[in-house]
Amino acid sequence: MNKTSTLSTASVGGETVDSDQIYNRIFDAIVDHNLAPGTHLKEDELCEIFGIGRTRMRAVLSRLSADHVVDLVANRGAFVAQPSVEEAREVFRARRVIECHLAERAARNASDTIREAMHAHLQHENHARAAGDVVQVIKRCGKYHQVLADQADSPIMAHFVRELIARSSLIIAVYEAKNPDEAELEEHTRLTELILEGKGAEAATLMDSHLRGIEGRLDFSSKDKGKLDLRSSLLNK
Amino acid sequence: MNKTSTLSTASVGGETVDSDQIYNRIFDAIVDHNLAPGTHLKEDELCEIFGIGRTRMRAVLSRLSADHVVDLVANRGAFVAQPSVEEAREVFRARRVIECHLAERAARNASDTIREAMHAHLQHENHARAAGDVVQVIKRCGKYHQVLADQADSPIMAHFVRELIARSSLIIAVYEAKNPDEAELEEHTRLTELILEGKGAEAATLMDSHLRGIEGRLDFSSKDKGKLDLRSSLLNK
DNA sequence: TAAAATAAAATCGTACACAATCTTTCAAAG
DNA sequence: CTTTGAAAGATTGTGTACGATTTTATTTTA
Repeated sequence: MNKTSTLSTASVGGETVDSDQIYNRIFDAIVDHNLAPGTHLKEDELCEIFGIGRTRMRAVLSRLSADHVVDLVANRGAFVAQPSVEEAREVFRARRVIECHLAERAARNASDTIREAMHAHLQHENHARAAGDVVQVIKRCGKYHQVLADQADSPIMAHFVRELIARSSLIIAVYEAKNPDEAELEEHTRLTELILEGKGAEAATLMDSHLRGIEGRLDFSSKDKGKLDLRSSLLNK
Repeated sequence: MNKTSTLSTASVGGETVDSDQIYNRIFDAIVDHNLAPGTHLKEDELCEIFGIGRTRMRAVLSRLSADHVVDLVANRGAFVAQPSVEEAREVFRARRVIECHLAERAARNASDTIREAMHAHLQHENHARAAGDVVQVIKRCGKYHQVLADQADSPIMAHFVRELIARSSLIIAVYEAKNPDEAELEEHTRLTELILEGKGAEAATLMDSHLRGIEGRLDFSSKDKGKLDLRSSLLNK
């Protein structure tokens, strides 16, 4: 009975490295804006950083590509995705459709489990806000939507939302919002209340305007950002 | 200027094989019920069939896994997915949310392009029905939903729908519908009319009941199906 | 000096070899 | 006859070598 027998665990010479961990590291680094859109993810460099062979790193990059957070270009390699304006609008359109539904659904199923999960998260959000940690606030705001989606008891749509949130994070990185998080926290708090009160229709409406607000604050003008060092972006636990 | 320079084209020894073609071949074989759920997709066997190395076949299987039509099991390999009952319900729930929205949206944007595409497809459907080709009818019915989704001008959601349709096909294979296509064609015709008349709300309602109908006709009792021969399932163009 | 051609370096694409793991077979014991 | 165990076979997991392609650097030429 070997419980460590996952698909992405390798044991070579006594040391074990989990591909899932590497995948999550890179995924999080992108979502958390530690890896700028357009950054060239060179295979050799990543292999050296994580201490694995190219075969496995390639599989990881392939997964990230399926998530649409990384672009694979023939004979040139992997790059952190740079969503176009049309893609940005599409992502938010899809989010409105799915997340409004999930908000309504969560409100219908409002249970103690949901109450706990969402209050716990809001505390984290407010804590980061109180500490003035802007970076942490941005991370938490993105995660709020994931927590909510996970509570709606619809794993497939929650999975879609996960991908859409990640792409949204890239969109925000490219078309930086003017005021990143002004009304954001307040709306999250209000939305949480509506859901816990079982007011599905109102929750859906607020989610819609909330998402439209985020999209509306985007600035669709060309900018370019300096790209960060791979090693320092990825290895700071 | 090499226009054939895609990510998945390899030229080895003069002959070129496209990974995308292989991916589509297997994907279609699964959706078209030429590859039964649970079938073990052995790497060596597939490599011999398509004449490529294991590295590339592995990448193809990885993509199919991301689409949820193939399950990758550690140290055991790839298998055609066998959706659980819960997964089946989830898939149809997600389809209702997304496809109802797309139907409504398509109705709002009803244009000549949509008219042509959908009429062309309905002709194919009816043609297959007239010819008594049951297999072809099933394929066309699945494709109707894809054509509709593609017309709604929402590529991301259309992509989600593509995956959900493929999974639905597997679900139908496992929990075989009692009367596979009785009312199906009629509803497609009626739905098309509503969309072309711009009646969005009614189109969404019909789509909802249509999908509930398909789900309702499923038979959730355990069955097992014999698995087909890989080579003959995949190589008949 | 600028443009074009060429050479060199970097990077990706693929196959393959060998290791790790799982499955099957078959014999021996209970 | 069933169960247990071990060995053989089959299959997947991973690193690495080599070829193909792209990019960068260098030289040549006008």
